[in-house]
Amino acid sequence: MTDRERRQVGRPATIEAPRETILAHAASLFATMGYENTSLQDVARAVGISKAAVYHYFSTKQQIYDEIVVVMLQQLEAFVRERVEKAERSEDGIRAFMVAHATFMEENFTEFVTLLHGHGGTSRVRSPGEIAARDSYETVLRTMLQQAQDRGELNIDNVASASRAILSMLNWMSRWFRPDGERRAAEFAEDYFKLLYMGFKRR
Amino acid sequence: MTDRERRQVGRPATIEAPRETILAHAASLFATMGYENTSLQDVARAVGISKAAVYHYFSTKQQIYDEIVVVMLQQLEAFVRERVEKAERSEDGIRAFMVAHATFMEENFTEFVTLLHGHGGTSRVRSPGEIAARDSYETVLRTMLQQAQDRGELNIDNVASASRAILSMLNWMSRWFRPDGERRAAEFAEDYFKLLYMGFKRR
DNA sequence: TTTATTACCGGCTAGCCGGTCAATAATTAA
DNA sequence: TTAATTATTGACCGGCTAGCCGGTAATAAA
Repeated sequence: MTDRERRQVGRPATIEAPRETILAHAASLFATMGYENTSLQDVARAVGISKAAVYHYFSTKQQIYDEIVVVMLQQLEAFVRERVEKAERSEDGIRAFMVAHATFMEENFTEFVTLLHGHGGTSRVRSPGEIAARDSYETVLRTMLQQAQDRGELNIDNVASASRAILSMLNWMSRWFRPDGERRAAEFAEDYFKLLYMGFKRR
Repeated sequence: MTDRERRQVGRPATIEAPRETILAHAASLFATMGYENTSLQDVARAVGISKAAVYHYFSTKQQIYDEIVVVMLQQLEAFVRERVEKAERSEDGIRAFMVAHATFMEENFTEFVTLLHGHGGTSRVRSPGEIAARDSYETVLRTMLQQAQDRGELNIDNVASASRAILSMLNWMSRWFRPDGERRAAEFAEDYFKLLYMGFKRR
């Protein structure tokens, strides 16, 4: 083994799509260990590069987190919008929203958990980009519910409350759902929809 | 100023109910900053004692967290059980459960947030006591729903799903609810109940 | 061929954190 | 009065972390 091989410095371990690779590994670690319990050393080790290399692509740890969140929110909205627009009846639109949200969550599980439960505590500062992306996404559901009510197609007298209820059920899924379990996330979403659509009341 | 006054060591700042005081301040900090971003120095400063004094009453940081969680879960169950048992009709029981849960959350907000969102990440080790307390609490709701269905008083064909749905909505409240806002948590819980009871479907 | 740029590395540092400990003061028991 | 117990402190330690820096190798541009 030559000295050059042993003390390799410079450009030995170039990986392709470094930013995306780093983000994916970071999301996985953030999701399981939590943001605060994940060091950039951990991230670097998972990717197979040095910590300094991580800093070559990102300037702070927070920036890595923010990028995961915003990218996920934007992809989520695009994914859901596409499926919602195909629906004709109001109830199909709502069902499509719930199923699409759950499906996306399952397909991007670690990033999604990072998005919702990455940090502990409530005082996290949300970046402007994150706030905008969140609002934009929630508006998709809210306008759908409002239209259904305005057209008299569904019985939704409290749109804000219904919207919150739907998102709450879906968001909390990321707390107990396990991708390696028997049932798909979409199935649980279907159950939730049926529940909300039919109601408890006996007829 | 004598030397004795300046370098006071020993027993100068005794507080009453030290354990409870420490737990309350710790819960408040855990809830806002997150468990990992709260140092025991922070806790000690909030209480007005030294960090070493905290270690006189608790042996690890984790122990403080665990105690907050278990105590809250037990008090929650007692609080909710008392109110649920008064209900006669099945739907009143469910409504009582939801309203009581929300009310308890509001009255013990910081501890509750700590319970649900204190840690980041999913790999937190739940203590045996916490698991038992959680199971016990969820059983209250599940048996209530099962009875309503068995007696044919309500239309709940998927008890597991309905139980998850209810707890999801209530648990997620601790993410967006603010105790200093206009509406009480119980009002939101009432809205949710109405939604689940009536359903979206037009009649 | 020289120069500039990009991709990476090892090593460092200032600072914080959980936890320990010996010392001291107040309180209680003997 | 004395001894034991309990409450509390400041000082300290080992370990870890985010971020920085000086340097090096490969590539691209001039």
